[in-house]
Amino acid sequence: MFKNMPELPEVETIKIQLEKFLTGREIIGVEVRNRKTLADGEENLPGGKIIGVRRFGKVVVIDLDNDYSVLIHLKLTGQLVFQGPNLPGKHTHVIFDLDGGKKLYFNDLRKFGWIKIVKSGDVATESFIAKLGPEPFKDLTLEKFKEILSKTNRPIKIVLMDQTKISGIGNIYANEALWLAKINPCVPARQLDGKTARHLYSVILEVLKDGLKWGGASDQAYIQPSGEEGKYQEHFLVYGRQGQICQRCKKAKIAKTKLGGRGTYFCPICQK
DNA sequence: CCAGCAGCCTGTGCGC
DNA sequence: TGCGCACAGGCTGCTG
Repeated sequence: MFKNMPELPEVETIKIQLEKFLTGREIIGVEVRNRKTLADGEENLPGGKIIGVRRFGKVVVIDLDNDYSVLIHLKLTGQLVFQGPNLPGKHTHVIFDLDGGKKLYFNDLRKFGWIKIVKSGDVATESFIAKLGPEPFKDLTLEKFKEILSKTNRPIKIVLMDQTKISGIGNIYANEALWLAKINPCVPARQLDGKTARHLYSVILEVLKDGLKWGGASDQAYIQPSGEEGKYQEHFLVYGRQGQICQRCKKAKIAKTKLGGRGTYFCPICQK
């Protein structure tokens, strides 16, 4: 199953590695094999020297010295691989040719991911990035978090995954955080009391940090630019564990339901 | 304002 | 063994 998608820890891992591999390198040329990958259908990508890599939520930004930046969203199955073996492959849609014969491959089985070129000065106001909510570890303070929850009656899990409310959390980490905090995914956000919200806040930072520590979660879709797999999937406590006994109460079986169209896993006893 | 859902896409895993 | 089909899911855009 290709069920995992790059979320904050995965994209941060990608960002850190790309920074190391790409900074200072020249983009000699770009081969576009699937034009639909380019969000605006740009034909000529603007070469230049790579001066840095940034991350906004789940978006990777590669900054060039010619005042252009390359925005990349991997969505569900996108990969950025530096110098991989057996590449390009069937799912390689864009190839960045770098100096020294090096290459950066953009692969995406489901073709949901996109690449967009904008002026570096316009990155912050680009439509997707401008709408992103506060970033965990940066501007998402506990106060801000409580304020976000207090303003809506939508299920807490939907709110956590809403990129305009908080950026970077996807289905895996939302499920894991709610299990750790013993909160039912369907509870309206506004109903969480101060203590519970505070607990959830610290648990969110904890799971994201943990994901990053293990280099992200790999199923088959996600791999790091180095070609390595993440290891976080070996540490899932609730995600994908439907039918298995809850690790905490040792009584209930993990249930699976759908919330906002997404697979939702929880312990019916622990998460009231 | 919000909720719900189709659409995008393709490998997987089920039923028959 | 193989065919057909439902399913997964981040995000957009449409409708109610």
